[in-house]
Amino acid sequence: MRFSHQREVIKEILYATNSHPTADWVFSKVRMSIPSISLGTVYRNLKQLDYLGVIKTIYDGPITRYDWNNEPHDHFKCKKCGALVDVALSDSSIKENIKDKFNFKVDDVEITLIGTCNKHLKINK
Amino acid sequence: MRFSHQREVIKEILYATNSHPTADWVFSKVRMSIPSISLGTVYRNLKQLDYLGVIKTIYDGPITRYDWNNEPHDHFKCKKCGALVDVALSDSSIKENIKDKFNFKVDDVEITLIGTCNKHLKINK
DNA sequence: ATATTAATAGTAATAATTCCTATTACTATT
DNA sequence: AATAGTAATAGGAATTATTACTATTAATAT
Repeated sequence: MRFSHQREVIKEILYATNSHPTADWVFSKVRMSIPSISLGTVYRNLKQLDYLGVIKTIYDGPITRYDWNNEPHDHFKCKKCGALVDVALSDSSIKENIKDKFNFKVDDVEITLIGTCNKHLKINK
Repeated sequence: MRFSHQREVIKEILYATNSHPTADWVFSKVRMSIPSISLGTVYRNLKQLDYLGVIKTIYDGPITRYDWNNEPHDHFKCKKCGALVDVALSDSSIKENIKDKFNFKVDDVEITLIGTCNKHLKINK
């Protein structure tokens, strides 16, 4: 795969946010520095970056998002505001336990916590 | 909400399969008994059945599927054939453990196992 | 039985994503 | 440095999934 300025910019934009943006959001951002870029190029490169393991595609219900954080981690989804936040299950043995419970060959365990984020709580812990 | 023959048939079709069908699959099935039904009716009723808690909408990557099994359970996704299979994490304390680990108010823990299903193994356990 | 009005069929509209093709621009080789 | 080969892009058309709109149909209360 040869060098592409567009792909570099898309990658930089993703790595500069924790907000798990959609393709459209990335598109509007890249346009600021490359006004001529097309949405197809954004989609194509996001797919390639995912294929390269540089980013990770995440499916937030029916919404497709992109995450620079390609380390194994999980997500917390807020029912109220829709925010999707990275979380780390400190005890990774949880996943190993789950893996062992099945006859299937389990490579990965994806966990999403659903709830309400601190923003909506009157009193924080 | 008043009675609708269409909704009843949609419900029966869902309850007769374990395959987590898409709206389109349901549409093609209902057509066999109600040829005049429209796709919009299928979508509307699937949404209502979900709202009533009679079925559950599940997001399998970018694909929206419907599941009659509204009991808490999780899924196994096969990388090879794309099959999505219901699984029960027998030890429900796993989820409680996870809930306790976070400051957020966690209502639910969704777990998806990713791997290869038995169909593709030369020798089964 | 009839009136009321929610639900439907059929179609148009929207949104997200992929596909297609002529043009552009990397890169290896002179 | 110029050129040839070809991968990547821009722009737009096409596709797919889903929702919205509206005239008609049918469930239910009276």
